[in-house]
Amino acid sequence: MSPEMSLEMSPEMSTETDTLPTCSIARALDLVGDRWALLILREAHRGFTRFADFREVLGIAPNILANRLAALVEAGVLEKREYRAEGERTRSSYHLTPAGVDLKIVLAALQQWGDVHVPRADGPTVLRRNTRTGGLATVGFLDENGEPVPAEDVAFEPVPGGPADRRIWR
Amino acid sequence: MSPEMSLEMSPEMSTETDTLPTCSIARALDLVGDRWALLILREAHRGFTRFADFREVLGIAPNILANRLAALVEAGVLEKREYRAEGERTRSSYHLTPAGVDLKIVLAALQQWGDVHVPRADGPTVLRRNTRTGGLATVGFLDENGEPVPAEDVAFEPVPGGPADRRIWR
DNA sequence: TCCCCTGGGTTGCTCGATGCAACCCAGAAC
DNA sequence: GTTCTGGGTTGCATCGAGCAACCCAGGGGA
Repeated sequence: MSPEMSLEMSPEMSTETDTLPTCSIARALDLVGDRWALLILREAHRGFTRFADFREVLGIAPNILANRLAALVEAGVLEKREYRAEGERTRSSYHLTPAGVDLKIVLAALQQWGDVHVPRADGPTVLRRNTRTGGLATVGFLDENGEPVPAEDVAFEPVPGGPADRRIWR
Repeated sequence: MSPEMSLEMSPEMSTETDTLPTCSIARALDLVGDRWALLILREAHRGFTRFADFREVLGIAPNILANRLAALVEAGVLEKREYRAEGERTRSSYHLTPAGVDLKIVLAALQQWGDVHVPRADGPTVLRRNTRTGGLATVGFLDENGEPVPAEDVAFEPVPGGPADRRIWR
């Protein structure tokens, strides 16, 4: 969540602020908003780093995978590294950047929603574990003091005088 | 977050549990995982309900909008209602179901990520306001007691004996 | 030396989805 | 009975996903 993360923004993306979508949800979706991108990032959070692993576990076509990985690297959420196992040649691997790590909460929120609203009969297959206490974690709203806030008390509020008032703003 | 929400699941979706993707993130993405769906839902959370409003504010082609709205109704996150303003004929409107309302936390998490990692020079345009206290709300992890949990302490953990072990599970 | 294996891709083709433009239809107002 | 407005449908061009096949580099074994 560090503000200096913006240094990792995609370099070809214009620095002119008004060429970006006004809504931060739209900007986020421009980078990670397709099905494969989020599934790849889910696997990255599970610890996968190699092309062949992503391909096997997701059943994704190699050209699509190459395309998505390159886009995610460009978006600054994955980092391509070379590695070499002993007696092997150098290979490529893909690791989460801090921006990618910060997507954990987005994935967790989606997962929590899916578990509740599109359940399987055999229950959740992946849990969100608090590794410090051993308990389970949920995604929720917090106020400035770290106190939980009921979702129904939270409203999206356009900044007064901002551009989010009744025009095409995507 | 009520469990009886599963009654609102898409009726054409098979009840056979093994035809659904194993991962709840994938199941969630099957319903709301394309760019337009999430942007439509964002507008629904801002209070928009009418076809023409969605169309105008998003700049979306009408056939795509009709397609997406129908899919979201079928997915159980929007509900189509007829309404009639006085002196007008009946019209259609689209309202969030409880499942749709529960997506607020997903949209908020995406928005928060976008504000941090793809910022605009003029700052956020939409805030998450705690309507009870007037403060701002953030999205975070909570433990069973409602205490905040640092994101780095939360890990995705496959259920032991579950299907999430090293095969194609999408 | 030659061949094979493995990881990490690229190339070609097909086909469904997306986007735009144009058109349609119902009912109320004039 | 014509117009206006909301809520769509239809036709066509294009784009991207998916699958299959192929490629290429380096290391290991015969």
